[in-house]
Amino acid sequence: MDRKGYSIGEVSRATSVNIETIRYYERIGLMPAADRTAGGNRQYSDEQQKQLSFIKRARNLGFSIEQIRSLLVMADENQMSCCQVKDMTASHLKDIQQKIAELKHLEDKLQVLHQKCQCNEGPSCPMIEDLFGEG
Amino acid sequence: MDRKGYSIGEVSRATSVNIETIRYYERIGLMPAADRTAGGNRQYSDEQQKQLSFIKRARNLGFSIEQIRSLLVMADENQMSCCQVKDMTASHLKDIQQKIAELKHLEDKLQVLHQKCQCNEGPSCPMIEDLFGEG
DNA sequence: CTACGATCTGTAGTAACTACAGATGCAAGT
DNA sequence: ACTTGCATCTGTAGTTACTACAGATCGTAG
Repeated sequence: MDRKGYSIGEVSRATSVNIETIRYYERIGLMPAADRTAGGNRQYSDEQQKQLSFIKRARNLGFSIEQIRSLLVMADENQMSCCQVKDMTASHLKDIQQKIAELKHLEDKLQVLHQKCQCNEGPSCPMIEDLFGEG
Repeated sequence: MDRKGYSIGEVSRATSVNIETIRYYERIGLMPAADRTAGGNRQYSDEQQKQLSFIKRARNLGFSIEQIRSLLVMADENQMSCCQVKDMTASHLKDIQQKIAELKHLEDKLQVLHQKCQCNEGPSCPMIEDLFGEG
């Protein structure tokens, strides 16, 4: 391992991050500017591929780009600030739990409306009426 | 009621839809173009305020703009196509249920990571290590 | 040396708004 | 009539996290 460098296509396949997305991450500074071949194509090291994997995994956990930016800084500090990481995880967890609660509430309401809807019975629709009604 | 017309500020307060959002809805054709005063200010009828309420409620149920566009067409047809409405609700419900499932999965993973993180114990962080690790 | 796929840059589009800037409208007070 | 001052106006750009081009090069196998 640690052969010269990987092309963007190789890291893309290895990390399952879309090529356009990799370039996007570079543009917004989430990934460092890649080295270039004589002709101008990007070249990546193992190190950089690891960072991209990190980003991918964090995204899969639902962290935002800005949160990941912070995580990368924390990971880079000599003393990894585990406390901060834990705090951020807790806060993110809370967001997700709230989102779940909201969606469940929504699910309930929709289920009620859906069950009221009796297909093929007269011209009126309880769903539409409900949405148009006052109150 | 049915006085001449309401200003955009009035309907905004009445429906809890932001003024800029109302103009946005007009721009994208979700709301019909409003009448104007001599000076060019928008004027709304009760009818239009009702439509905006409808939109607001549907948005609160998580329907997309495009879905609401369809709902409005359905509501406007002489024969309200209750079947179609029901179908759309069902499909939307399925989306939401899937979203909930995904978020729950995510919640589990985050909770595990969060519990592993022992604040104030050595320089390493299991969260970061987990994200950087291979596999 | 030629083909052909891989990459390149730069820009625009997506969803559903929000946030200005800079110019008017409108209604109340003097 | 005139001024003050909030409400609205238009038009454009920013938000989030990408994706989708177009049109031009790079790199490599034959």
